Amino acid sequence: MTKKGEISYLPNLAYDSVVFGFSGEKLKILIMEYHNTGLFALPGGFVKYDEDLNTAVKRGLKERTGIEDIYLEQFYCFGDSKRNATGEMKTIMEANNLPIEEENWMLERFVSVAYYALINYEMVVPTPDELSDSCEWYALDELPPLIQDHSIIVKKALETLRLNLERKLVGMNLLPEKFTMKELQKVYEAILGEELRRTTFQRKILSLGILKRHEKQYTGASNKAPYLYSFNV
Amino acid sequence: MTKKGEISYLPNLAYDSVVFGFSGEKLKILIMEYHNTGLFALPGGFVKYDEDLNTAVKRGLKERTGIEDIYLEQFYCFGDSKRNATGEMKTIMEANNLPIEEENWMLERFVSVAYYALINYEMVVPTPDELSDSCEWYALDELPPLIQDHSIIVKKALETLRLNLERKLVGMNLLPEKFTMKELQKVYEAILGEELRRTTFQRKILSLGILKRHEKQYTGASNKAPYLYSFNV
DNA sequence: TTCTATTGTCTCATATCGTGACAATAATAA
DNA sequence: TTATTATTGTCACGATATGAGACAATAGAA
Repeated sequence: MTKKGEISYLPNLAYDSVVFGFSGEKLKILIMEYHNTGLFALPGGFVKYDEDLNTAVKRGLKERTGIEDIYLEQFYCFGDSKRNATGEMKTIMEANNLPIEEENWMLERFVSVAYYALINYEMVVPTPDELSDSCEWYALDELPPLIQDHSIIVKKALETLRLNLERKLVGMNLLPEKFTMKELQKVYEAILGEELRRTTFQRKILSLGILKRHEKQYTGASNKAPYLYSFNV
Repeated sequence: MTKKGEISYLPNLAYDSVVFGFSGEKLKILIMEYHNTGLFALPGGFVKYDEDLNTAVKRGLKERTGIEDIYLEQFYCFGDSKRNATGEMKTIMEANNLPIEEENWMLERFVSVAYYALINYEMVVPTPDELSDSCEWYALDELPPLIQDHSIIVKKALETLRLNLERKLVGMNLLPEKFTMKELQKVYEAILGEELRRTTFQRKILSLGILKRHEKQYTGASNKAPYLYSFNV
């Protein structure tokens, strides 16, 4: 049992989260920047001794995003013995004037359980923690270099999201309640990283029978107005 | 850092493994039975302080099966805080005359990373560990009741295996080097839990172009002899 | 030689997917 | 009012994949 401040956490165990949001054009994720270091990392945290792992992740994500009920998928546990022995954490502690004893718990080995989250981009208020001065959206193709094995974690998160795209209701969690067919298609294209054919996509999605059609959306553009849809679940 | 005997392990972290083998008819998994308790569990173990998680699982599985290079897939990390607070471990320790202090490490909370393995049924020599008097194959539909959340782990392992069936070369790891089309079909049927159409299955598998055809297999049966195949990878 | 069970392959109807065409629209311009 | 333009909803056609049955080619036994 490891003491950190007043609370006891499970030792040597952490979680990291890849929080996906969709800006309307690009898929983005939340990245933290640590004070005075130029070091970037995924939002993560620790598990209290009497806390479920899933609960811990939800708790941490609520602090970073302000959202209570977040769609979460655990996708891998990273357990290489040297994965966080890369020196960056020492730099971060120095920059934050934290004491660096040889046995400081933050410098120990950590096994990390990785989750990805899907959230409605507009509903998020990115909030840094004590060690960081920012928590911001970055497009997947414009990520800064990340500490430790976090780039690998992001890569695996995206791979898993792609594999799950057909089996889970991904669009529902990245879009607002009502959306147009084009918006849904943009989400699929951003995740798959390839363009899709409009007619094929529309036919396929509609044939699933999971969409409910609503009123039209008049945007002021001089062309036919698209229908709005919502998920029927 | 937790001392167990002479060696130091990561505290509060374990792994459990669902080892699949194919008997020719049914899908089976390895189950351990603890001394004098009638309690059954998945093979599992702990991670040394300086050991990669994947290495630890390979090491443990080599001890249970005798096989060096095992096909492994990590599929979930089980982290509920009460998952191993079910009292069974205390019974096992009493039956083995181990001291039960209040703070015994075996009774603490454990987060467990679960793996499934695919192995050639015939090559395994199931070997119990110190706490168990057997390590044996059980058909999936004839499993004994398992301790803690191990039944849930098995269920999730099978679900994952089914999902991975099309994307990974599952058959290669459950069958001997050479096999008939019928044997391969039986593997697929055992995993999916449903019967498949012979002609459709054969056409589909052959169209993948991953099989190499060898000589015929004459078994003495009074009918056309099937070809033997091997994976082309 | 005949018979039986199994295997390899083919055919045909059906379903699904890639591709393009086209009419219906919402606002603007004439 | 009437063209114009960009976008959307839907259909049509061929190509490809899948479900389901048919049938000839065996290997051994009767």
